[in-house]
Amino acid sequence: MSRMVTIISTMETQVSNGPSGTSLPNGPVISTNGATDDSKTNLIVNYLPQNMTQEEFKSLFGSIGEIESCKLVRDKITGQSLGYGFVNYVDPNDADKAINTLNGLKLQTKTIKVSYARPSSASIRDANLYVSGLPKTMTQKDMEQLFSQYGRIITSRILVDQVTAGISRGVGFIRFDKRNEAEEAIKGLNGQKPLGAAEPITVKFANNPSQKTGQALLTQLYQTAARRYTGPLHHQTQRFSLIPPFGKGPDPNNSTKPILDNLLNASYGVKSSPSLLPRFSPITIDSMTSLAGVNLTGPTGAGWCIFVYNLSPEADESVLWQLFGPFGAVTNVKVIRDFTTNKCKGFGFVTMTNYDEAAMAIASLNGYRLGDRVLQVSFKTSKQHKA
DNA sequence: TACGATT
Repeated sequence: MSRMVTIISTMETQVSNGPSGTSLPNGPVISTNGATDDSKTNLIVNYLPQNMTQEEFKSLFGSIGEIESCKLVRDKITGQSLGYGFVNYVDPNDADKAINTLNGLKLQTKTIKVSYARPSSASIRDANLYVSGLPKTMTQKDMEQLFSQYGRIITSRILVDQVTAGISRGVGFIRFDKRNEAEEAIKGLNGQKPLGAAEPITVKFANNPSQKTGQALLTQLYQTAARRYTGPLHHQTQRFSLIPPFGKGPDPNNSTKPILDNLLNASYGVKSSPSLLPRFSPITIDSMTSLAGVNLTGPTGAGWCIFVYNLSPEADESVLWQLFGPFGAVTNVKVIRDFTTNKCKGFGFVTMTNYDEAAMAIASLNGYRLGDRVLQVSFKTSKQHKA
């Protein structure tokens, strides 16, 4: 029912860690009691797009290496994604690779976070605090400094005004590693004035976000629908920041307020890198159809297959996720490689669920310069290209 | 230079 309850149930499905372990070369750590130690293979992924499915989630992380198990965490009642999930790889090296290549990946309006999952434990439940009345001048670092005396901070965030983009709302979140640390912080800081502050702050446990009112659910549905139209336009300004090195920016604790966060992220998209907008032109759907050449284009299986040409020999799947993910639901990416050299043969394919998002991705990415190459992007045709 | 499928 509540978000935290779902976390608990999810984490209980993860194999618990044994008291001691033996590291096998290139394999799982087996403890003396037979349990596996997932600490080097099990990842938590935060800030996933609301509409990402379990299948897309698995496809994205499966492109890195063999997955032992993965789970997109959903609300028990509504089935809606809670915006995070777990991936447990077979090989610790793949877990490391996933962090290095997928952390900071921009998918639609979100920047995903990929990190090692903490071991499952009841003591890490309900450790998220809501803080209000903060001085507007207080930064995230300031806030962390204030709270860090009570324990290890996992995430922190100060909410900012959407319009003025950057002005603190005096409200923030602090997630501690342990619930008892959060309790101590409440005792120590609730009703207290930070040094130099005029007003006392309020510190309490954060609400569980899935305890939504009917109205809130309707609002969320509306947001989801609206994003299908406005989202890709916002993405235009973001796509130039997609190219490696992948973003390792601040880590907004946006899991607690998905609706607000969508708005916040959308506004970020609009304001970012306005000078890097150059070559998008609003090609219409009709002209896109002719761009595809013939009527061989169509939803093949589940989605629209896109042909991407002029990839470098070093291109890999993560590049395609980087490029196309911001435009909408991507279900599959594939880099075609030479069987013997394992180098990319210069092209690949991307499958996207929705036509309008696929069309927008093509319109935006065809002609896009990736390194020293200019990509050619179109709907896949069923026959070999002729002249 | 151009449309896979080594799961």
